[in-house]
Amino acid sequence: VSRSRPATMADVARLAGVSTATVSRVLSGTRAVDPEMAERVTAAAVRLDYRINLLGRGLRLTSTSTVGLVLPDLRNPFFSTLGQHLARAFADSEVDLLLFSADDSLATELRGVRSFLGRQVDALVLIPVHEERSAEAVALAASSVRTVQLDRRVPGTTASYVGVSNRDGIALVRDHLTAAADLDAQPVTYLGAAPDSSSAHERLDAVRRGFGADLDCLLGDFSAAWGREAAARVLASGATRGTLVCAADVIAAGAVAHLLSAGRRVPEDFRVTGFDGVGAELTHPSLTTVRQPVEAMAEAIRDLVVSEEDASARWFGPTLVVGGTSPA
Amino acid sequence: VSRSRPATMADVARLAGVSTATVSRVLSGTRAVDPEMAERVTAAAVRLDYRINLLGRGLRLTSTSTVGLVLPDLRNPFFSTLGQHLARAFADSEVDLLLFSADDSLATELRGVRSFLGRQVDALVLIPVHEERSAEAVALAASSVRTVQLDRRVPGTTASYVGVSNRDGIALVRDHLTAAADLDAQPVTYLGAAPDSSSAHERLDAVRRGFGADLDCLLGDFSAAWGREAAARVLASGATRGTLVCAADVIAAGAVAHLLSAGRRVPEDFRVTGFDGVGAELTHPSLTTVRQPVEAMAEAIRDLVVSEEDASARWFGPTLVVGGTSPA
DNA sequence: CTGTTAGCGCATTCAA
DNA sequence: TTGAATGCGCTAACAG
Repeated sequence: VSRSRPATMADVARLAGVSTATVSRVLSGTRAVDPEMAERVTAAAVRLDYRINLLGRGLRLTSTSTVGLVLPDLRNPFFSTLGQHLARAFADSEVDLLLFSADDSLATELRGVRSFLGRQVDALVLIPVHEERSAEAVALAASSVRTVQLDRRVPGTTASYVGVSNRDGIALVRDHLTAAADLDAQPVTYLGAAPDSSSAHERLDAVRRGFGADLDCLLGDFSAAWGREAAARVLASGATRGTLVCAADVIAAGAVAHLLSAGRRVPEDFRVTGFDGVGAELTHPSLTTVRQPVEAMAEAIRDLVVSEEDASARWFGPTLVVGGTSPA
Repeated sequence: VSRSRPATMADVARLAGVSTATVSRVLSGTRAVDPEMAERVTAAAVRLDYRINLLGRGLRLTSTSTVGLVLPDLRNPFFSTLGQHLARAFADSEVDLLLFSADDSLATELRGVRSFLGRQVDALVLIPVHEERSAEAVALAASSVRTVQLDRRVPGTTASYVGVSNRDGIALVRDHLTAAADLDAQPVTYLGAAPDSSSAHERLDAVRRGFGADLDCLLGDFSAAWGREAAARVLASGATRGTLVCAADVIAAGAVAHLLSAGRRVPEDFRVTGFDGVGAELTHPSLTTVRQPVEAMAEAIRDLVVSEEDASARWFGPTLVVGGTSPA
């Protein structure tokens, strides 16, 4: 492993017997160059194992052809799925997508935004950690570069937004459940997340609107552990049957797992629904859930990022996926 | 949203009435500065909303205080868990961890390595896509910066490696299964992944050594969909009972889901074991699995990255987690 | 303790 | 078409 000083354009120019300007033109292909010279330059570049220094390039140009994505937590399968689709959406383009995990911390999120801004990214995609307290990070980003909020948003910012209509998603769940059976016989409990993020907030509002303001709501976080605990609380209250509307698939999966381990039947005793549409194939019974069109959302982000348009908000329509945790 | 030209150190220096060198010293805190001047500088920086340009800084210095992580696929929960723990391990340090998803493509993986190298990262962490065909990417990385392979490795490269002992992990599974019951009555099938990655390769070798070379092996990929299909094939062969040793938790979860949907009992008819130790709380019965010490592995990576030591390989010891998919 | 100077690597003027 | 010169923003030597 030889770690000698990396070759620069000046080295290549010297070996090829040309100027650095010519090397730059050959390697970037921006301008016509004499074929014979071009040949000499590329040969010299290969021989010296030349690799461009993007710091120098980025410093000289305005653009770095880079987009940063700051997300709250990679372990949340919905976020990692979003990240994966976004990466794929950018795979064919010239721009590199770089990711940074905020580890569910506001301070780390802000650090990630600062880091990307310092690296002169062309655009920033943010899944804000908190509906209100991420305002500083979002505002900072939006004041410097094209910024798009994904899935979650901070109200009052000028940044664009791409997400799903949570109200429509919950309505799909409600219509499905009411069509299939009598909700009075299987009373509804909402297993949600504390309204720290806009998605948790909107889903909570939507279930209150859709199922009645006096709906039983248990609020925790987006995790399977919370799903298990919430289901345990439902059973502890004495319920022997019911309908558990969950704010996320991970919550629903945890809830189902606990119900089954407690000897309850799903969907006979308890019906359960999820939200997001990720990882439905992992469990049995498979989850009835609201699928978000993540691929289309990722492409919308990509288009928004390269466009020159003003900030805009776009809500995608979710679809219902009927699984084995609710009556067919 | 004012997008005027960002302030530079020269702007701050002008407003504060000092030289750029003083601004640099104040803002980076590298040298003692007259308190009164420092005050003027910070005030000017705040007033101009100054933010450092890391491209200029990185170009001037040798180091960028950045580590890149290139991983094959974010949707694989083991990789995203690894990424999350790595992010957390770096959260307290001065260096930023940036992620890049190769989308399971060799070309994209190489692009990610090139991109990070061009950005002058101080170190690179790689989870190679392919045991042989990622050799170019790993070699390129290792020839330029401190490089650590994680979880998967490419034999013959000089880069360091951090992973788990797959042989020990499979041995834990075998000992557990043989201690609990008669394997002849519940014949073993291995639901594995094609040996494209070192982890898939090593686990396949380990089960052949541990359970006999004539063991039935079904090889696909690391996905729940494959787990479902493989379980379907086992049932199609006429088996009514058996032991399914899986190469990953996602495979095991898919297999269990299919078995249950086909009316088989787990663990009475079929026992199932996983590998990795991620997402065991998502399913019922909970998975019996081999847990990888991801937190310790992430810290080892961090220490390896900042150290000046030569390349080294480190295998961590896995532990068995007994769940509900195998006899207690 | 502070300012001046120089240069990291690159792409683009401007002249030839 | 090509080369020489310039400057992107920053920090480190050096001299004061």
